[in-house]
Order: sequence, then C-alpha cells, then structure tokens
Amino acid sequence: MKENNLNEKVWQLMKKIPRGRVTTYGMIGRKLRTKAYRAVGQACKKNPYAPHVPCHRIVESNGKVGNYSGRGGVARKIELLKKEGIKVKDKRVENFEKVLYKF
DNA sequence: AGCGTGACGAACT
DNA sequence: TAGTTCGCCACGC
Repeated sequence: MKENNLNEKVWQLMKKIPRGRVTTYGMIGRKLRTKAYRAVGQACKKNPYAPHVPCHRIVESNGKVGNYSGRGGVARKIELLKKEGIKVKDKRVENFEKVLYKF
C-alpha cells in the first residue's frame, strides 16, 4: 500500500538507519526535499510499521533527543538509544556528530 | 471542507 | 542565550 504522502518515504528512510546511529528529522526532510519536518515527526508517531521502523533513532537537529509517544515517553527512547551504544546525557546525544547518520 | 494541533527547524526579537 | 513566530505537511475533530 503506497501512499503519496511523506509518511511512506519517511518510514522507508528510517529503516535504513544502522544500529548504533541516529538521524534527525531535518536530515530526512532534506533528503525528501521537503521543509515539513513536522510531518516527519507525525509519520514517526503514526508509524504503522511499529517495531519494523526504529523511530527511536530519530532526534532533533540540535542534538536533543526530542519526544517520544511510545511507552515511557522520552525516557524509554533514551534507554533504547543507550542499549544501542548511544550515550544520552540530559536528553542530549553525546558525540552527536559521530553517531549521526548522514544520508 | 475548515481549523487547530504536533515526536521539528530556522529565523527573528 | 533564551524565548517567540512563522513555515510546512499530515491528521483529528
């Protein structure tokens, strides 16, 4: 089922994010040639491909972890990232530039 | 069909 | 540096 919306594109893109890496809403938006960074966030929130799409690997462009609608909220997101080797301090990703996956 | 909200981002004050 | 405003797209009411 393909949708003409950004949703499907976003999901396909975030599936490519390797483990132990993160990306930003801005990166995805730029890759899709769109300024609707908000729509990217909406796609994550909606994401029907739940465990198939690692939306927890998406952070804000300023290095902040951002938000999370899953169980436990942002705290849960941080734990998942830490499990993958990404260190988060005070909702901020350490070595942000190094773990950032660029498209 | 229209308005308000939101897992954002860049610019402005 | 921090707080506010505008832009952009999808979704709920």
